[in-house]
Amino acid sequence: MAIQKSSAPTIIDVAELAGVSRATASRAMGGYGRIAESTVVQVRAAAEQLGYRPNEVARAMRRGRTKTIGLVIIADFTNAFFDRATKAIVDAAKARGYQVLITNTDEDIAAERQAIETLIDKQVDGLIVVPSTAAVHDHLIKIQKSGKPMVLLDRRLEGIIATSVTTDDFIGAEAAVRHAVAMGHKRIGFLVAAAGNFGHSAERPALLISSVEDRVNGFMSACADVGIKPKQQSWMFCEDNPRDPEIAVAKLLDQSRTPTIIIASNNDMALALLKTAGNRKMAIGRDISLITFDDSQWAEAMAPGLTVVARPVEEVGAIAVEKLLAEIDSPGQPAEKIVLPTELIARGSVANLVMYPENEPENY
Amino acid sequence: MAIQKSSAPTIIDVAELAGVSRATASRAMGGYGRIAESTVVQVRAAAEQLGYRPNEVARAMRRGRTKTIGLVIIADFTNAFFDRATKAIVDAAKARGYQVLITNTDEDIAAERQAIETLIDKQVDGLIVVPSTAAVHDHLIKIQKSGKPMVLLDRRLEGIIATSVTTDDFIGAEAAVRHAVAMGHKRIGFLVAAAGNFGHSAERPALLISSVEDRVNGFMSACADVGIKPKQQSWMFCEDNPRDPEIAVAKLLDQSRTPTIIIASNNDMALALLKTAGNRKMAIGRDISLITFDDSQWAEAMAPGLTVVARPVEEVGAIAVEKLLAEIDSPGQPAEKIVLPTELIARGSVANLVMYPENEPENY
DNA sequence: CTGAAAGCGCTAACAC
DNA sequence: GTGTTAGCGCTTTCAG
Repeated sequence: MAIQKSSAPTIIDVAELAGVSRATASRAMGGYGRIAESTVVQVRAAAEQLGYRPNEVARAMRRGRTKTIGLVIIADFTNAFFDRATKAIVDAAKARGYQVLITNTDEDIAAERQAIETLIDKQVDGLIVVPSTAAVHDHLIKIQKSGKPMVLLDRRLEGIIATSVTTDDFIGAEAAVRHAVAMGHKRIGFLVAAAGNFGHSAERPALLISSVEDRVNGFMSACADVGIKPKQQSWMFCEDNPRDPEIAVAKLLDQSRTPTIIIASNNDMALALLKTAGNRKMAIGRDISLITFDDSQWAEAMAPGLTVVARPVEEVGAIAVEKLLAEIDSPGQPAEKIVLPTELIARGSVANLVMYPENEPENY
Repeated sequence: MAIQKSSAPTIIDVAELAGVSRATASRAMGGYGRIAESTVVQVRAAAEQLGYRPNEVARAMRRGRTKTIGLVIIADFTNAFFDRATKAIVDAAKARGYQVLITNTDEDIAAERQAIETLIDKQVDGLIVVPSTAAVHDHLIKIQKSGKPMVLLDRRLEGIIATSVTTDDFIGAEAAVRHAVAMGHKRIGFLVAAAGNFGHSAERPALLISSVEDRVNGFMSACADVGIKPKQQSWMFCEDNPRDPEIAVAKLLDQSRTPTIIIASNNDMALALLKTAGNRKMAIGRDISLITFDDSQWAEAMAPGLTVVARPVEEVGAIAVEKLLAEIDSPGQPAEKIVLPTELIARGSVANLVMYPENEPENY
C-alpha cells in the first residue's frame, strides 16, 4: 500500500523510492542519456508504485515548450464551418501530442487582441488564427515579433507574411453561378455575410476578408462569363448577427423583379433565407431557390436537400495543424498560401427552370 | 528605442530597468503587499517600455494554479448540443479569467481515460467532463483522488460523488409524448441514441447514461399516464454512428403498423429520420411526424420547423463553470445535482391528426 | 517600504 | 552509468 501523500508525487519521490538521484530518475522516465537497463526497470517500478506522473507545467518551464497550441476562432464555433474545423484541429493536434487552448472572439477585434495576448502569456507553442477583419492586424504582427509560429485559417491577409490555409472560394462562387444558370435561373440574388461591417447594404464595403472577397469576385466573374447582366443581379452585404440577415433577405425578396435564386455566402445567411421563406410560405426549390456555402448534416438531411458549395473543412484544419507543427519543430519554414478545392454538391434546393419552365415565378 | 532582446523580457529585466529588486518589481506588477505608489509607477513604466508580459507558465508553477480548466467532451462538439455547451463554457471561463483546454474523445473510453490523464498532467485547475458511459468510471475516481475539482455535464453518474449539471429529460420526454398524443397520435416510435452500446436493437440495453435513462423513463411514464399501450409503441436503441441510425429508422418505418410519429432522443437520430424520410419522399409533419431533443438554428429554420424538446444549453455550460470555479476557489463544496428545466417548442413537424384526421396514414 | 533568498518540479550540462 | 548542480521565471516568506 502506498502511503497517502498530501500532494502528487514528484520525480524526487520516485528517485528516493528507487534509491537513485533525481537526474537518474528523470533519465529513466524520459528514456534518454546513458542509463543501465536495470535502473530503468527499477525507477519505472517505483514510479508505477507511487502513481507518478510528470508535471507538465514544470517540464514546459524547463524545456520552454508547452506542447499546447492556441486557437483563435472568430465568431463562434457554433458555426457549421468552425465547429468542424475546431474538431479537426483538436484531433490532429492530439495525434501529434499537442493540446489546444481555445478562444472564441465573437467577431470582436478587441476580444481577438486580448485572446492572442492571453495565449502568448500562456506560452503556447504556436497559434492558429481566423482573423476577424482584413483591416487591422497589428496584433498579428505582435505574434510574429514574439517569434511564435502562426498560421492563418480560412482567410488570407495582405501585409502579413504567414502560411494560410484557405479554400478556393472564387471557383466555388463561380460554380454556384454556373449551376444556377444551367438550371435556367436568370435573376440571381447574392446574400453576402460581410464580417466587420455594420448592418446591411447593397453597396460593397471597402474591405472584405479574403474568403468573402473571393466569393464576390467569383460571382462577378462567372456572371460576366455567362452573360448575367448587372440588372439581373441583386446584392446584399450583411453583418452576421441575429437581426440583419433576415432584413436583408426581405429586401432581396421584395424587389419588383425578385431573384429566382439566392446564393448565400455562408450558413447563417442560408438560415435567414430559410426562415423568411418559411414565414412567407415559399417553398425552397420551387418558389425560391438556394445555394449556400458550406455543407452540413442538416443541409443534406432537409427536404429538399440544400445545394451547397462544400469545402474540405477537416482537411483545412488538419493541414493548418501540420504546417504549424512543422514551423514549431523547425522554424524558418517558407510561408505558403495553401488553397484547397471546393466542390458543388447539387441537391434539391435549386429549381430546374429549364425542364420545368412553368415553375418560373410569374413576375419574371 | 528598446534594445532588441533575443527572447521575451522577464521580471528581472523590468527590475533592472526600474532600478529595483525582482521582488519589488513583482509586487508592483501584481499590485499586492506594501509598496510605494511612486515605485509602482516607475516599475510599470519600465514594464511598458520593455513590453513585458508575465510568463504564465512560471506563475502557474509558482502558484500551483494554471488558470486553465479541462473540458472532456465525448463524441464530437459538432453535435448540436455540445457545440453550444462548449462555447458557453469557453465564454464563461474567459469571463472569470480562465482558459479552456479541450479534448474530444469520440465516445471512446480509452481516449477518455487518456484525455483525462493528459489534462491532469497539464495541471488544469479543474475538469468538466461528459462521461461516455455509465458503466466505467475508475478514471473519474482517479480525478477525485488527485484532488482535482470536477463537475459532470449532461450526465449524472451513480457511484461518483460530484456536482452534476443536467436537464430534466424525464419531464422533457413526458412532454414530447403528451404533445404527440394531444395532436392525435396513437402509435409512437422512439428512436434512442444509446451511446456505449453496439449496433441497434429493440431491446433496452442494460446500462444507459443517465440522460438517456431519463428520457426512456419519461417516455414510459407518460405513455402509461396517457394510455398508450406497449403495442402502440415501437422502440429502437441505436449506437450513435453514421450507419446504424438510418437502419434503425427503416426498421421503425417498415413495421406492419407504422408509427405516425417518431420521437428522436437527439439530433443525430432526428437527422437519420429526416434523411430516410427524404429518400422515401415522405413529408415531415404529414406522412411522418417528428419530435427531437435539442433545438438548433436548423430545426427552427426548416420547413416545417421541427418540434423540439429544448434544453438550456448555455445555462448548463455556464453553471458547470460556475460550480467548478467555486470548488476551485474554496474546496469542499457539497456535491449538488443541478437539474435545469426543458421546454417543448411546438413547430410544424407534428401532424395534427385531431383537426385533420384525414392526414392519418391509412395503415392505422 | 524594499531586498535577499528560497523554491515550485523538472531537465541538461558537467563532473566523476 | 550516475550524481551534483544550476536554473527556467516567478512569487513569497523573512529580514531589515
